Amino acid sequence: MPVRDKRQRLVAAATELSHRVGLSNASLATIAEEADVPIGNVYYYFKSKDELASAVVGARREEYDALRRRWDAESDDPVQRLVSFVRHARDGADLLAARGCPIGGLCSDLTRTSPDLGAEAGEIFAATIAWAADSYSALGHPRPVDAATRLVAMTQGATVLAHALGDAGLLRAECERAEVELLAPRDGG
Amino acid sequence: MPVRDKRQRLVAAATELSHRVGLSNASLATIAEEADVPIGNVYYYFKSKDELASAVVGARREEYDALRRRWDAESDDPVQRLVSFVRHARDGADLLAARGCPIGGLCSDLTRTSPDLGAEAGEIFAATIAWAADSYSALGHPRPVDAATRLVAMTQGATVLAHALGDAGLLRAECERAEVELLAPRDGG
DNA sequence: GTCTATAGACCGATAGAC
DNA sequence: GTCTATCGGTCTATAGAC
Repeated sequence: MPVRDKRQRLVAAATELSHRVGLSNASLATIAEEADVPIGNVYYYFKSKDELASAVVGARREEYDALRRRWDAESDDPVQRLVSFVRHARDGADLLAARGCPIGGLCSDLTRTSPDLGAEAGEIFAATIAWAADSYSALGHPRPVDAATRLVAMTQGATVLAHALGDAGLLRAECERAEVELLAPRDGG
Repeated sequence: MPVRDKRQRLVAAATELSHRVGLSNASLATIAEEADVPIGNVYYYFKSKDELASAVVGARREEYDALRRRWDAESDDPVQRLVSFVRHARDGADLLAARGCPIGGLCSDLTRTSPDLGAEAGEIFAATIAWAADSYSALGHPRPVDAATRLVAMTQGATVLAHALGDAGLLRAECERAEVELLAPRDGG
């Protein structure tokens, strides 16, 4: 299906550019060029830039859904699943420090131009928190949602600082500390 | 000095708009209108938009420098100073949830268009971490910079999530938890 | 110092030939 | 389905009247 292929390439290019320069800074011309699709042809696949943005959010959501399914498949142990989440941020620290979090960036970018799309992107965080809360719940944590929120907030905050300071080591250090804490928890952690 | 006044109004308007819609989404026309300064007059005070952006970074830096000086003046107790920092985020939770962190937004926005300005904005975070580290150091914390980084990362991460999920309560809850932890620390906290 | 007019480039989006 | 040509609008920045 050549149609699907071009559409897919456009979404992939827009997704990549949304991370590198932000969606509002990425023109349709640049996206089309990066996707190797004729410039004016974009409007055959998407009737507006917002519709392309919505496809980008969908692609990111599916990407992170797949990641969580993989972590679930790799281990039944709730602690190991949470460790997989933290290690993913650790392993991507260089890119995250260079460009920031792709989801966080998408949320703040889209919220400014289209509240609906911003909320749509926010659901990726909501799904991640809900997933982590399941693991904390299985561990018998008294407030699983709070603990999950804290874990996701930690990776987000460290990513923001690593990005702002251009210091991937900061993010790696925080992830490693979180991993240690997950493996040897104290009360209330 | 009417000159200083207009220049100051332009910087104030640009600073406010950088928080509300992002600096790259704020046109010079909009900024001038918000500052009640004739549109084309902007270039008398700033020779480029980047120079105006640099003034915005300077204004934010001075704003947060003044905040820390106030917290230092209000108490000699290191714990109380750190609590002041956390309470400031808690008190501004509604605005932070609606628009995100002004510094974090400035950093990610400017880094994308001008790495130099992005690094300049990043120094605001660096100064905040250094300030918090002084308090942790006074408390005899074994790794004051790590602890300070963690505290700032916590507020940033909670702000990102509160903004993405449109949930100011999330940020307030995290700040209150952090305050409790500051007032009744455990080992390694 | 102040302001208008506008250049020159780029944007999202559309019309219509093929 | 595919692609070109282009419209109307907005952007940063400049030239120059007052």
